[in-house]
Amino acid sequence: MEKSESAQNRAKQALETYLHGHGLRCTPERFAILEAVFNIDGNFSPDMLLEEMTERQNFRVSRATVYNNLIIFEQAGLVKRLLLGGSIRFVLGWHENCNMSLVCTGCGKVTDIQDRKIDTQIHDLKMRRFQMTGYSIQVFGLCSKCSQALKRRMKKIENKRNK
Amino acid sequence: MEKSESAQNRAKQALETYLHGHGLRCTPERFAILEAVFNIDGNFSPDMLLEEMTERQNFRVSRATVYNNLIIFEQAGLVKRLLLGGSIRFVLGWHENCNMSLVCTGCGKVTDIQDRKIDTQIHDLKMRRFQMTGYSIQVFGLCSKCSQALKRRMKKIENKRNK
DNA sequence: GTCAGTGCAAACTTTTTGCAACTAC
DNA sequence: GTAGTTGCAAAAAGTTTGCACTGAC
Repeated sequence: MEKSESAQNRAKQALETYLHGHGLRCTPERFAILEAVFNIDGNFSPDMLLEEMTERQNFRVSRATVYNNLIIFEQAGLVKRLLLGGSIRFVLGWHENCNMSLVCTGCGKVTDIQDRKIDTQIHDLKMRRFQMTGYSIQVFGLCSKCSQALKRRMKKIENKRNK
Repeated sequence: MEKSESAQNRAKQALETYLHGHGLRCTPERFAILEAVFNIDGNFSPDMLLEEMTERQNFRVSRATVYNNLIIFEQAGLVKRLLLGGSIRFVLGWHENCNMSLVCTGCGKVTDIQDRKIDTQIHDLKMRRFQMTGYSIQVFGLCSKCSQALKRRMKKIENKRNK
């Protein structure tokens, strides 16, 4: 998903719609948290989100409010909860039609992509004794930045050895 | 994967091989923990594993040892760490060539399956700017037991209504 | 005005750490 | 004998809860 200004606006819209639709209130905290989610690059823990808000955005919220609203955002499909490197992380991701996440094991950045073929294939799986309701695919690897950084580091080591 | 006696023996073998190959020691605790993993049905938390051991198997281990060894088991590919219902759970699963897990959202049981087509498809993905190293697929749904239980429950409600 | 939402601090759960004692090799 | 391992208890990290107060509707 592109993380442009309009994507952020659309997310805001989506949140508003979700809140109204579920009898929940549009509080400034909720929109500030959403903004912080957009300002963080890659994945984050509730604590990191809190830090982003208080230190960089200068918006004070309580820890409990962050936790509460991450659950709401998750149910609204605005963020996803992932297991990354052994601990739970959240990532921005509110495209319902995205079925696959590319997870960079270097920097933790998560990009959602779509692949109709794989989606079809999974829906066509003939699973005896199992009634599917959904699925989630995570592809692990290195993004271009981290991949290049690794190459540079390797080259340096190589050069040192040859001296 | 079938959870027969022989599967357990093979897992034990695999653990032994892994430990030897990595300069780690074969302690009684390690094998007792592996046994407990087999005795638990479905997924478990470190705490549940500890309870299983101390209460049912009557084998005392420290919490720290359970945590340490779950990490080793994970690296050895004997167990998998999953995000289930918002919290981290482990499941037995040591088939390296299994690329997909069926996760029952009713009872938490996890079954690994293979699908060469999907595996090929993912490896063939043309991902610009991303160097894949691995992937993980989780298919959520209801196993036959839970599915039937749900049906029965629904029928009961239906019957009550019609009275 | 009402009640959902918030802040705060305390409680609780989960995981990690440091160190002495132990034991597999 | 020598490390790798364990148990234990304390600390740290992560999450939930209860309650009084606030503010969105």
